[in-house]
Amino acid sequence: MGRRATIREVAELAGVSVATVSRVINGAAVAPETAARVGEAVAVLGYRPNGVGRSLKTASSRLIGVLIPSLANPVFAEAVDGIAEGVDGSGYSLLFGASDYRRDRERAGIEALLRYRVDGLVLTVADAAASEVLDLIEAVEVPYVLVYNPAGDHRRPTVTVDNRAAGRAVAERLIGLGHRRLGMIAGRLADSDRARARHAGFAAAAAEAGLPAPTLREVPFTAPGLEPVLAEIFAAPAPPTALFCSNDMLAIAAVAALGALGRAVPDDVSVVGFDGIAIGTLVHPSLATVVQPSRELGRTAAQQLLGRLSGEGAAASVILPHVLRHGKSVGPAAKHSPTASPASNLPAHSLVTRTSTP
Amino acid sequence: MGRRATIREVAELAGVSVATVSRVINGAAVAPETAARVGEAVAVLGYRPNGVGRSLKTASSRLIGVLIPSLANPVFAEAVDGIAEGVDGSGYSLLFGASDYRRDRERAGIEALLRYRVDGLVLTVADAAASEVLDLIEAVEVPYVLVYNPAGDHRRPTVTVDNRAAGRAVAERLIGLGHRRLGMIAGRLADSDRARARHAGFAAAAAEAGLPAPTLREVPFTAPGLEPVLAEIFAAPAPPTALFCSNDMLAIAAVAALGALGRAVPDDVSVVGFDGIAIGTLVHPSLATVVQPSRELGRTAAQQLLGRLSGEGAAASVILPHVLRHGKSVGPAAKHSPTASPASNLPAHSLVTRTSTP
DNA sequence: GCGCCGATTGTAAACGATTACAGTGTGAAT
DNA sequence: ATTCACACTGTAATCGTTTACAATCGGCGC
Repeated sequence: MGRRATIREVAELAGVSVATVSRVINGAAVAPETAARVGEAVAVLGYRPNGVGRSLKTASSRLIGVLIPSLANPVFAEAVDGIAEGVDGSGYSLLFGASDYRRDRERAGIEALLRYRVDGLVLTVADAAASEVLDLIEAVEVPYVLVYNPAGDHRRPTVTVDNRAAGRAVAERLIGLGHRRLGMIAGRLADSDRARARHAGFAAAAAEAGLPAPTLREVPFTAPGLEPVLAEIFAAPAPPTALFCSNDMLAIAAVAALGALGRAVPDDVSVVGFDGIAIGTLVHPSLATVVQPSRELGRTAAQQLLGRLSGEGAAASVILPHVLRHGKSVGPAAKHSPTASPASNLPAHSLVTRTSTP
Repeated sequence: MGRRATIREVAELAGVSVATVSRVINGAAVAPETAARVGEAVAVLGYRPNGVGRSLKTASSRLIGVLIPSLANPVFAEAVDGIAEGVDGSGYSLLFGASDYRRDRERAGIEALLRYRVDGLVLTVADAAASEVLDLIEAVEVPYVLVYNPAGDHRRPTVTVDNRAAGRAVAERLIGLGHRRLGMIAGRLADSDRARARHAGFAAAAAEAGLPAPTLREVPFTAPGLEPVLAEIFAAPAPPTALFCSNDMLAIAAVAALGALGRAVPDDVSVVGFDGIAIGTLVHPSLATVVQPSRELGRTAAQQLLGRLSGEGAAASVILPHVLRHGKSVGPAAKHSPTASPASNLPAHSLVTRTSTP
């Protein structure tokens, strides 16, 4: 890395003191003629103020840390794009980290961000209500705003949609179409408070309609083979006729796996996703899902944080509207609900399928 | 932001000098007993070394700048994920910027990254052979590695696939299927050297086969309405029977737009994309495309850069293998090449509604 | 007993900026 | 002429580290 000009060299060349150069750079009052001389020196030397020196003195890094599970899921990529958009023009830059859905990496990522003395953080954590990293962040008093994590009794500022209401809406819609046996698959609930909220709403609506608790299966986030899981679900005596997936990636994989298993979507099974990623409208059949405004979620979170950083009180939680997107992956419950196969046919392991406990 | 303990306070509490604390932190030789006392003080105070102070003194930020067009295209999101993976455990963090495919924002993004004195850069630029920002980066002598940008006569280190050969392979395949009139749509060629390379290979193969030069249409990167563009292409006297799109997002949009125009894919028109984003296998018809190993591209670029930063000579260019993915979006050229508008024969919706084929 | 060595620790000067505070010079008011 | 306000600029301390260099100490060989 080549030596860069320092403020001292600029000062020397312009024949002024470093203080004056600093003032010119930062737009403080200086005589126009002096400013011109300094400007010239800056241009000649290709001087670029050293942000590190500045940060050290001002105790402000002008850095915002971003920590999300993974960029491989478009819903997060879009949010980060939105954060970048929201931060644009503010003079802040984004320091990025991914947790890969793992709590230990979440912790490590935060440690790294804190080392750089980020001025604030935008992040999605496994569980906002019981989060070691959030406790840490609060202990060091770095302002932060959550994205996607549901707003709960924890009084933590978050920008999200109403996950619970959305889960409820999904169930109500399916029930309205005549479905009576509902199922849900989700990433590990222990590591996703949003999936829990979606499930809670979903199950609550089912209960209110007098239906049995929806079958619930948890799968790893980076699901390799969904087929065995689905095979198991549908080998059960009274399999669901509609499946709610805690995110679109899962839903799309589920539709594919169901196809491979010989189940038609939506004729045999309806499938609903969550997130509203762009691809959902392009897959076949098009995916019914809950659309959250991801880019806007990110942008809003960034703006909230920026507001907080410029001293406008605490950042507030914001609930943005979600919308149910109709898609060809849901249909009415089959008139002839596929009767359960004789119990003797069932492989024993099908019994491990768990049901939810609200 | 709460006051954090400094090395001085730790030193005081442990009853040693700051030099000793620094040595403990950085693993230099100190008496075990002293180290223990310091460690305790660190724990008690919750001390976390200030990276800004460290960077200033050591003239190394341990930051790697990443600049890509947009996270909205999964191909870049995946690459960034790969970069994060490649950097993991190295002690470096990622400073992120997006150019939105615009040269001015490219420039602004780089300026911001340089301000933080990044130790190195991984980036995708509009045109590696004639790039103002690369000239700038070279002027300030910050090590960098390009991703996706084709390796050309410019001697700039880049990690990519052989775009030209891939373009050629696409043409050869289409020609092998009997296609004689080829077309291509691409983002603005002036702002994408990779699209140019793909086109060059594509056109070269067509020429060698004695075919007329493929129709070429450029569209904005964030294409809102492809329909008018495609309508125009297919209103021409002898429209192409196969369309090569410079990336998958475009290809997927093209398939949708063609459907809306009453052209069946692949029966009326074959469509091939580029990138191999995951969604391609899920859309209907599944997308034929050139698959590039995006995550690996990113990871490799990061590793190259890291190698360069730890002083192992200059980073080299790396060409990773691409593969042609078969997909249902290409088929043999229609025996009866459709000359007149077939739209009158078929209701448009019959072409877009398909049942799944497991 | 002396000098020297190695191990350990301390002192203080950077790194590149910002910013109180002090200094200078000008013109206007008296 | 003297004073004062004001506009402008300079001096120097400071932010939190790292690290060259110096200092201290106990022990060891002679």
